[in-house]
Amino acid sequence: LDVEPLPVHRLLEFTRLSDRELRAFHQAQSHRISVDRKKLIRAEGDPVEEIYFVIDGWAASYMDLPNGRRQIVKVHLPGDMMGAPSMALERAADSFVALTPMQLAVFPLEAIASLFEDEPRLALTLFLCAQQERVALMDRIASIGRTSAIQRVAAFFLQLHRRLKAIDPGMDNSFELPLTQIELSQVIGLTTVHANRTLREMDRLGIVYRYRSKITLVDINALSELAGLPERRYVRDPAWFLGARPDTPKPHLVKSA
Amino acid sequence: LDVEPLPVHRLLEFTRLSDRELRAFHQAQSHRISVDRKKLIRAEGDPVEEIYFVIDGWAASYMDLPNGRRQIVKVHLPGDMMGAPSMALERAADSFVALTPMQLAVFPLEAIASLFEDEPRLALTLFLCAQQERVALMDRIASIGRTSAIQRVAAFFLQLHRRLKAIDPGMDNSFELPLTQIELSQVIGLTTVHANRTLREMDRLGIVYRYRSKITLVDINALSELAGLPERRYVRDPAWFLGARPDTPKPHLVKSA
DNA sequence: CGGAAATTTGAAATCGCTCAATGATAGTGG
DNA sequence: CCACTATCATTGAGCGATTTCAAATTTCCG
Repeated sequence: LDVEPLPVHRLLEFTRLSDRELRAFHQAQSHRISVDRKKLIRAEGDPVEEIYFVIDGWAASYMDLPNGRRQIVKVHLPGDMMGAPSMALERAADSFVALTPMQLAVFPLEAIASLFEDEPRLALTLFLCAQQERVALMDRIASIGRTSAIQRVAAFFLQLHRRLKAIDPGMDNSFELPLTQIELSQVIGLTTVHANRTLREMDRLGIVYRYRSKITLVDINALSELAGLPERRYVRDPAWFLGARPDTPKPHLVKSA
Repeated sequence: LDVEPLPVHRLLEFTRLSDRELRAFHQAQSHRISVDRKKLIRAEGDPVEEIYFVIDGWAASYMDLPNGRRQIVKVHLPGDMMGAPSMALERAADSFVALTPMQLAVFPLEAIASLFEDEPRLALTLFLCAQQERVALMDRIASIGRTSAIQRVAAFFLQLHRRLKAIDPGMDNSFELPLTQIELSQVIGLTTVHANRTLREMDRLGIVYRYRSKITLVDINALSELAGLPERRYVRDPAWFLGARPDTPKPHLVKSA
């Protein structure tokens, strides 16, 4: 049915999951969908029946305000769970648009709920992922609320770079950014015009280089200095995490032990 | 040991929990602490070993930036879980300060993890609470990123009012706000001076009335109009939620059925 | 190639910030 | 209970960052 496994690196960040747990996660997906660039995946206000796992491609989650302005709340990359916040809501809080062609796995809410009954360690992992996302949102609030335009851009680029490196550790200091400056400005809470001026300023200072949609972080140190981001070390097998259950080891593994 | 029950109204927002589930939650707390006003409960960078449940009083969660500015990330009220985002971290992302004298229940992380093993419906409820908080953070990002000073203040007051009313439905349109204007400005991402001017402007417009630390929302309609907040209806017993287990009904309840 | 969308630039207006000072309030110790 | 002091609220004036409006350019996409 689904040959291609899901990119679950984020689920394995906190602890190792057993084959059974990973299988349970895979079996929770109901189907997969491909989405064209610029296509709306879900709109604000839609009833919430499922969440999405990003297999491939980028998406933006955004909210439109009554004053006509738009805030992009998160940029989703492969390995991200998308849409979970609205699980608590009758109607979705945010819309999703594909920034590139995408491949998504769809998880019905019942399936997620079942995981809480059957796979407590997986449930706890999902819980920690949600907390991790809260930290990211808190950092963004601090960035938008208390830093200048250039600092926000620096922070955004650095964090993207960090996340992309978590996906592909072999990555260098440049990456394709499938966001227009309009969208970038909606991420960092500035006008398009000012986002543009800020980017040009960064060009001029020689800390980023842009060509087409490719961003090169020329001077990562200067960028880090500017952004002033705290480092966030995630827990790894903390003492309090639920222990792996010894159950049903595979015969051939027992033999080789 | 603990006579006084915890104000769990937020846990019961999504579904009814059984006596057993509630008891399990109560038993997960290790002890209680009282905190004086202005006292630091936990500092950014501290190792994370426990989370807190607010029984009584207000607290602020904030992050200090390298540029010396401070962002208040959340104002905690009775019934809120405090500190959960940092569960995913080696070291706490935010600090907590008591805005009033407080009463807290302390939950060791092991105890929370155990709940995931023993009480899946409770675990799912905690998961939904985390998602609910994510929505709140997303709304704040939109507010700070895309609205004017006066709109931010209006949104902040309205949401506080909403939350206080959830605690005490009999409340009228006024409440004690134990925040200085300095702190208010740190919530909404403005300077103290500008926060003050904005408040005075709202006075002048006759939409809020202030006396000492008491805030009266004189014209809630005008305020709502200004803030332009989306309404957020939380799910209630959605079809996908884990069903209550029929187990161990109390004898006397069976009799009366 | 043509049209639409995105980027870039300029000029002027505004909102919010900084600096600085004054007045008001509340908490503290006597 | 009062005086004292630190903190908080308020105000003014000037500045600066960001916005707004408008108009080129350039790039992207069909």
